[in-house]
Amino acid sequence: MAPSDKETDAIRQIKHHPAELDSIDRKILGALAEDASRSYAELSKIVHLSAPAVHDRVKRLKRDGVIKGTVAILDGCKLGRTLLTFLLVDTSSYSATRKLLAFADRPEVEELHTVAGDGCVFIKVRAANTESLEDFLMEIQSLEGVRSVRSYIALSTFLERGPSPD
Amino acid sequence: MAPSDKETDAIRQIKHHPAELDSIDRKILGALAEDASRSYAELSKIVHLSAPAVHDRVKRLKRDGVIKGTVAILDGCKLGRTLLTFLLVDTSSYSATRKLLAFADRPEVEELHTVAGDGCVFIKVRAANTESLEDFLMEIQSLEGVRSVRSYIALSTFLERGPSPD
DNA sequence: AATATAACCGAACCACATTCGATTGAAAAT
DNA sequence: ATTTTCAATCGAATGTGGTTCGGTTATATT
Repeated sequence: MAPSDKETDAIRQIKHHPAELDSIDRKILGALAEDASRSYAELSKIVHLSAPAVHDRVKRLKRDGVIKGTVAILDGCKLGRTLLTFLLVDTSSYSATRKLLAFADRPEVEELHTVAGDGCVFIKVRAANTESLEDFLMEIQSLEGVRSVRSYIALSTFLERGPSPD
Repeated sequence: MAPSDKETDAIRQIKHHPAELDSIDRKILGALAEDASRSYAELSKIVHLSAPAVHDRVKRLKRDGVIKGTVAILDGCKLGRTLLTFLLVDTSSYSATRKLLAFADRPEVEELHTVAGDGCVFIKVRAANTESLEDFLMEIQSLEGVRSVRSYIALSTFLERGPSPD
């Protein structure tokens, strides 16, 4: 094996394992991100390929982690969660931030990120009603090291989805 | 049919059609919200019911709209979207708000809500990089009637999911 | 030119979703 | 109290669709 082959192999590893997505892959991803219950027969019509070919591609996309999984989307209101709110929590210490991260296992919390900017932690909360939101807010505000909490209550939702391949 | 029967029928319509969720329903919903690819056999073990019984319940939950659908979750980074940002846009007119709602069909926009509080429109954006975010921001800031845009760039994401039945 | 590899196809297979008929239990009507 | 009705469940049978397989083509490499 010539020395240059080592380089080609390395490139192949990088080029092959991490997903290089062509337009067909993106079409499949878009279709499944919209509705994961579509059959391979249906997908095969969209991309003009056979069902096994689509199957191979989906398998590869899952193996490479481009498709992280499939989930059922539930109706928050029908579950009794009528109030969507975004919280921007300004913390003064790292220990306070850490305490906030523990709120990730609350059922009403849907997203939790640390952010740059004047707020430190960003939380998406879907509470049952204003009362339970108030309870939640009180709990956060009473934490040691929490400077301020700004709440943005959602009035209407026009779009809510995951990452798109387009 | 006695006059009182009309009332019972009305009550039945309300009690039966809109979902009244028992603990088994919630377990099923939780399992599917986490991983919608679970088989009915698997679900039947979780809730100690037969597969057809679980099937009936899932069918009912879909019919009632508690389960809105199933979607594939994609990896934003592997799609080339590395920068998650939350925007709070303060508008001075309704026409400006309407113009912002049109951004719902941009591929990098994942959520779009109107909110109460000082900001008017809330946008979750997953852009390829800082450059494309800047382009996006410029476009919004240059809209007639947009007073200010506050950006919160996500550093780390600790939780990101949909409504939970718990 | 020869070889290896990846992507694709049609056909066969098999697992799982779905349907069916029967049974139970609980509530409503007589 | 007895009968009727209805919803929920089950085991067994069915059928669609996911999955595997062997063979073919096209491309890239030696």
